[in-house]
Amino acid sequence: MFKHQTKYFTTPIFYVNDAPHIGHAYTEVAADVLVRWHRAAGVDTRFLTGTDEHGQKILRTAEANGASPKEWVDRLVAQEWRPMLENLNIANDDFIRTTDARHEAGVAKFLQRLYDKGYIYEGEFEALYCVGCEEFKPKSEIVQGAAEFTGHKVCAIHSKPLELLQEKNYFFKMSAFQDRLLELYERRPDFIQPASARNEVIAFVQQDLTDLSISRNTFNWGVPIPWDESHVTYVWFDALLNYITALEYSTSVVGDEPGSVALAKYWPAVHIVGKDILRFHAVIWPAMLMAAELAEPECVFAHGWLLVGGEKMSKSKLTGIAPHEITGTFGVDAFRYYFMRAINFGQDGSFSWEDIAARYQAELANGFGNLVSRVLAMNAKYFDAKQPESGDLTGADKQISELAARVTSLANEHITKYAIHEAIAVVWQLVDVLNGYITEQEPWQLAKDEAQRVRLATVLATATEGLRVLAQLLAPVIPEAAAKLWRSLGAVAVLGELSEQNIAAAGQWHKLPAGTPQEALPALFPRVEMAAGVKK
RNA sequence: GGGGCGUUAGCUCAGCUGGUUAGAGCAGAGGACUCAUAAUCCUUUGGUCGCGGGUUCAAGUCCCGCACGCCCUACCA
Repeated sequence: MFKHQTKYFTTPIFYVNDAPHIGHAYTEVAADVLVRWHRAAGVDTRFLTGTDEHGQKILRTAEANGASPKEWVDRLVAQEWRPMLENLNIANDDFIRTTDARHEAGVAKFLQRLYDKGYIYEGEFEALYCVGCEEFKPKSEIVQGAAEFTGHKVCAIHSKPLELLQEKNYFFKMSAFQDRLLELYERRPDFIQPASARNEVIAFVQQDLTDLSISRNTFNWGVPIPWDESHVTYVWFDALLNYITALEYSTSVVGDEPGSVALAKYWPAVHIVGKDILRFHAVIWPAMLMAAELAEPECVFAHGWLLVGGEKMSKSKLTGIAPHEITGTFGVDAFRYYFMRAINFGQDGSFSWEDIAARYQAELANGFGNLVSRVLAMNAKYFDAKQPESGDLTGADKQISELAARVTSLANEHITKYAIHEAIAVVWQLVDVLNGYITEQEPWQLAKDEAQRVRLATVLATATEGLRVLAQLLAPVIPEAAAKLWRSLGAVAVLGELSEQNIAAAGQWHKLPAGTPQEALPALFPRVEMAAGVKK
């Protein structure tokens, strides 16, 4: 089921100048769910995220705020980005900053290597440059300015005047890798996922690649080019390298150089990215790795956009939403659950306050939360808050245990294909069926007849085992609620910490010994007054 | 201009290599029950599968064209 011994997941590093919004949070949560699941399946899994801190745009905003660039990025990392990860319960192993010494050393080493191999050359470059985009603009994105910018050429995205830059630049010979890239896409159909993303990339690469300008010399906030310190590295070229510099690339084994084993152990990675930056990850990055004779990524998975009112969420249209707006109302687990469940991972998905409110109530509060409440309440009422001792299983009971096993197997299978939404949907079958099972078995009726004592115990033992399975299977998605449930079931004492459980074996039955004391548990997903959220 | 993706019940979406009366969840309607977060369970209303052709014994599911939406890319200028 999980074939790899090790797994390395990454998300893009955040451009610190941006304000965190639910798009960033979505990427992190998705990667985090995959990571937690793989870890729980016994795979040695590494999870990296971090921040992208170089470039002219950051330099300028720092200056505008009267700070040095380093002071500025330090502040944003500490006040915006790390808190976002903490708030979302992201369990990353590492947090790399492109201003880290280990990163800058790795970038320098990588550049020197490509230079020595002849993949970098000096050239002249003259083009219109947009500071906002951090890039030279293709003609398609250059438009005539309006209003105060009439007569100027402006960027189609930022509507601000472009600057004509003439530079001596260093170029990366990306064009040399066109055939090898196409061969890679052909040989490994899963390299770019989903298939729609793969199609786009192939079409793009078939149209001929141009070499990439990878240095700037008009400002100095960046990683110096090792052989020409009057230049700094282009921010994207710098940023992509974080995926290996975090694995101690600067001291690792490449060719015949001795060093760290982190790279050898974890590389190549599964890159989870938004589809807007797919090309950087599926074209430029593999070409860079080929040039350096490093393995290409295991996979580049492009997820979709969050649509608000049918349009891509954006700050400029005031549809940008900060994660804490949602977590503040519904909680972190609900945030994680909602985006993972409601959106097909890999496709665009609609977000609305009405939708999250409806799903919170129907699925988390009434479905799962209430299931937990009713089972624990009956255990407390009829069995003194202890795990009941199961008698012989009837057909109905066996259906539950069999479903638990089947659901465990299917969910794990879906995760290996990164189909997070499918995995959750499958697990949720157990939630729904358990609610039906309890209603049909009517334990409250059994309780009225002393002769049915064993049957009552069997029903509640079965339902409680079901909760135990759910705690394990849902732990990657809703870690806080799952941990509370695990503790409440008394499972910590008899089975150990939830994080130590093997998720691939969650479906095994009769794990909770009879008599295990349980603890009362307040509602996991209490009803939320929607008014405030819906009006928003 | 070239290309990609999408268009299925009020809403959000499933429908793999074409094959029984097109599905789910939510919302709506009716009923049952009381362990539980006025929760749960059962039943049920609801669709010309964007439009028009074609292939086939048979098409939501393949082919062609068109419309609309989003995206990538190019160019005229």
